[in-house]
Amino acid sequence: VKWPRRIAHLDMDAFYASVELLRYPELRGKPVAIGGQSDKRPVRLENGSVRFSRLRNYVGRGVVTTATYEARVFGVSSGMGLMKAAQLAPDAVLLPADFGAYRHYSHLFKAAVARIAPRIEDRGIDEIFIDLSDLTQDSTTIAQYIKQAVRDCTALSCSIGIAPNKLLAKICSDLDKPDGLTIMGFEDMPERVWPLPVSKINGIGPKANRKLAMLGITTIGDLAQVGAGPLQASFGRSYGSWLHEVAHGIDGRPVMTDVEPKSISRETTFERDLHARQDRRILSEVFTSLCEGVAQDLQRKGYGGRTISIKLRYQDFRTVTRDITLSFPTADAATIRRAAEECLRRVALTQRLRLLGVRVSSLSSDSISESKRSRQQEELPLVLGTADSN
DNA sequence: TCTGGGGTCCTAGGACCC
DNA sequence: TCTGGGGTCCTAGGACCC
Repeated sequence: VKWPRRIAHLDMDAFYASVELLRYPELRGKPVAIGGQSDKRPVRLENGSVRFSRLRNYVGRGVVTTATYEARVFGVSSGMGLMKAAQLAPDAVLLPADFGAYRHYSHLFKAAVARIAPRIEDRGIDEIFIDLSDLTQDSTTIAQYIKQAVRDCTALSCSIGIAPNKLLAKICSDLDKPDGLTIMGFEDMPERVWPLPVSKINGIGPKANRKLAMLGITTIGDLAQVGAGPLQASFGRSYGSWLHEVAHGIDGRPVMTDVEPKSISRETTFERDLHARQDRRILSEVFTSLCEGVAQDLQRKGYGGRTISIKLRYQDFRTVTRDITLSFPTADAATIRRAAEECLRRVALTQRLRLLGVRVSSLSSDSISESKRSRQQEELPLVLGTADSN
């Protein structure tokens, strides 16, 4: 049997929280939120019991990364400030994120899927697209097979959507959660997709959502009734015609296996806003460790980058970026630090800082020899000197 | 009780080149 | 001697996603 394009979207259910429940089964059925500083793991005592911290005791700037379905009942959702979540569900257990553990389970579930359907596109730690077009079995069989394989090797559940393209597959996987399976064709659009709010479309965020609402467009069906012309008039040629297409379920993007990263970055939000002069020493140390972190990540992944950027967020949440492009790729912490410092000189440092970040982009696979790299390091002051005089 | 950290993609202007 | 058009690179900002 030759199937038309068949794409699956697989989404792990409340992934971080579910991984934590494997470690702390006594929390099953209780409201739990993941977020906050990652150095405060609860410890299991001699007698086997664990002292968990509660959301009500949290002080700081963290956000909820994931909440169990029991916590979501209280209105707790991901991206929400932990202080606000504490208002809604003060007795919920708060666990710090443990990305090492989540990455481990991420590898496990992706490997399990790959044994069944190898054409996988990574969409972060807990999601993938799978191209099923070359498989012979029917969609239900494949999906049940994949869900069982994921459960067998991780003891975790996932939700799967299968549709003729990525856009619809992604919408589908969200329709029946947790542990769901939804299979859909274009013919199901009017009944199943058009009643949904436009925000369910990947690519329509808060800004576009608000603007559409002002035009009286709230559901995907509303959007489908508007012509391409008016949408382009309101949203510009490109985004306008895209809106028109997605409302009709049109999406030709291929499933991309083997995607090279475009940038590697580190950033940190301070516990309190820092001042460039008064907190100079702390800032300088943080700045250096961000550069070292980025350099480490670049080296570990085998990349060098030519463009070094910094990101600053001020007390009032305004964000600015500055970047500089070198004539050669680097993965060296000191080189990155010098270039980043050069960028720092181009921003105002009167207001207190809330966040500092360092990014390296224009990446290339790093095949440069050690000797060549050190020679290039010596070139740097010259390159920066040229940039500075401009 | 404001708003993490890691990313991608798009737009837009100016420089510079042919 | 006032006036092209296309292409690429660099920089800055913003929307959006997980």
